[in-house]
Amino acid sequence: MTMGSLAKQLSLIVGQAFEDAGLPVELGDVRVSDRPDLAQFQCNGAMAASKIARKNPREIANDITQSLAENPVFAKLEIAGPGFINITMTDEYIQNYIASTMQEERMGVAQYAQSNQTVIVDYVGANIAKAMHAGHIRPTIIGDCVKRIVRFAGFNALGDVHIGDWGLPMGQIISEFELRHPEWPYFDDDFSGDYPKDAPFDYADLEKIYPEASGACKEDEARLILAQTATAKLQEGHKGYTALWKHFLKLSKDHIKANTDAMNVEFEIWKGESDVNYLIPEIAENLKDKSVLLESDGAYIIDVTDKADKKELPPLIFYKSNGAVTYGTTDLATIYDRLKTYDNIARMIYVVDKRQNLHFQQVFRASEKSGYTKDGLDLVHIGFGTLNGQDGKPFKTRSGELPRFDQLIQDANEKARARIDEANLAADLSEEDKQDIAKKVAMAALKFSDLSNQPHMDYIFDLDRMSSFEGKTGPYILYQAVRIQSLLAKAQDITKQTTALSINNDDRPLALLLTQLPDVFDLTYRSLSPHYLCDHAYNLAQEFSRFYAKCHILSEEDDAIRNSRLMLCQHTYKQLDLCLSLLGIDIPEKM
RNA sequence: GCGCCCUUAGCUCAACCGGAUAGAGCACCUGCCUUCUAAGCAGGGGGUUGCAGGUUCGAGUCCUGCAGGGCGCGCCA
Repeated sequence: MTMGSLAKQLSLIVGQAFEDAGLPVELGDVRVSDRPDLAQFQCNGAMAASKIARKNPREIANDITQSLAENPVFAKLEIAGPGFINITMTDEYIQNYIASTMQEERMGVAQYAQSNQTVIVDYVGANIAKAMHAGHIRPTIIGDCVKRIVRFAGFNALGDVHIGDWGLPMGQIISEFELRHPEWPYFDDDFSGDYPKDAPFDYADLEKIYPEASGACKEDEARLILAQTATAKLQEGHKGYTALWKHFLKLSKDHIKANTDAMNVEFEIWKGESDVNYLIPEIAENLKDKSVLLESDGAYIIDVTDKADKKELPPLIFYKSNGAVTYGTTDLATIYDRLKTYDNIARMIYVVDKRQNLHFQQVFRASEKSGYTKDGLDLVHIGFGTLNGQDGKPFKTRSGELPRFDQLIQDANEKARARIDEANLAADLSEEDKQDIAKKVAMAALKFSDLSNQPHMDYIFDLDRMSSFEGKTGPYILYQAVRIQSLLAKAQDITKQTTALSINNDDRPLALLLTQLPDVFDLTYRSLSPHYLCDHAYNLAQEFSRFYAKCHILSEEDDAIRNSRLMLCQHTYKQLDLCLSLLGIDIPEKM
């Protein structure tokens, strides 16, 4: 049984007072004060109540505070302005709250899942034969973080890399190889032996040939038809093409895995669009029977409009007129496949560029029409913002080359590595340890700078800012965490008395911050916006740093005070560690 | 043409169901390493929240209109 945040507990108490006064309970909602100089918490319900009760809000506030005044948990209750109820708690109450919640594994954070529900998070969206670039950073970071948040909320969260391995680009590459190497067995329809085990090309060849093939198709319609035909033949199961395509798949998966590994991002599911190909005919039959799938201009479509719509929604194209499928088809089939494969799926969350919003509306609508969502399946698209250049305009793949994903990570690592020498703090460590620290610091910088903005906002690509170490950054938070670790390690030799926490003016702000975690997580989970969590971690780090600068901890002579402060350090570390782990950030031992 | 998103300090961004004096970081200025890690701390300057109306006791937040920017709209993914 979790206790909820301190503000939630107060809401119960104050809500009761409102109810006793014949007013709605919700009006007793208590939140952290906007004016910490005046109070710790505030309740704004009296203003809203004045309409219902037809009474002066200050009068209502007065009634409420009078009935609350008997409760010894309140150190101070004041009415301000038009009717704000300002609340300050006794230190004892805060201490008790911290003592009881901080011992818990979840530190007061609620469980959100009911029995064993599964949530699939679909992110990264890398494609075959296209090197991962700067544009993949966001979905990788956000998707991984969302998965961790959903998992901590209590769900069985599974990440699906969902590779783009089945569309026209496949036909473009296949036809390009066929033009260049017609002698390869993949193109000999009479070939009956075993195709080569290893690809006659490597990943570098592949990522070079794709843009060339794609470019050729743009210029020459006949060339495009070749590619389209090859795509359709692959999707129909052409043996040689399939063997060739498997080489692309293998090389591309290795590439993607190397990149995501470098970011410490994992996937439970390594599927792609192609994995549902075998299901498409049965889905098509089924949907035709239900009159969901309709013939139109030689293609087969699903009409996804609804009478209540105010805008036009184009249909989802299931089969193109040449018989090939689209990514709408495979996305729909993937939902079908997942529902068959996993029990008790509550949600699928797609972390994909917001420009795909219309596409997901179509797919989600088509799922409804197909009856896939009737058991309460919740389909969500987290559309993250566009990557812009320093001029504020979108980075364009054609003209300006996007920086490569691996290059970016390497640059960030090198920058962090240089900083270690500069700071001269880890001089006694081995080169290997320094590399490890650099990697953690670099990841903290990249991830935190990305996650601390709202996902849907466009953002400007600026490596210097993304990998800076000072101020509101990941490394700053790591630094505070490392300082606490260092303190706690030294403290072990000193004493291990169990003393009660006793807070005072110097550490009260830190203690109060610790009580906010359940609400911060709640907000983060409900909005699936990690930036609230980032904010909290930063506030904790900053508040700790103030406390650290102001107070003696190990050097404090009074045992009771020293132990209390050490305990606060311990709680702070535990909470920072949780927040950072939810953000996908590891804490080094030194820095 | 239709639809979606954005506009907050010089720059990059926050602001939970509408709450009090709109907050951070960077950059700039001033202090602080003889207490435990200065990747730090304390302090300062910097705002008509794009514009105009409206709703409300109260609007950066909700509604309407306008301006500027971005994006998307049947067989690319």
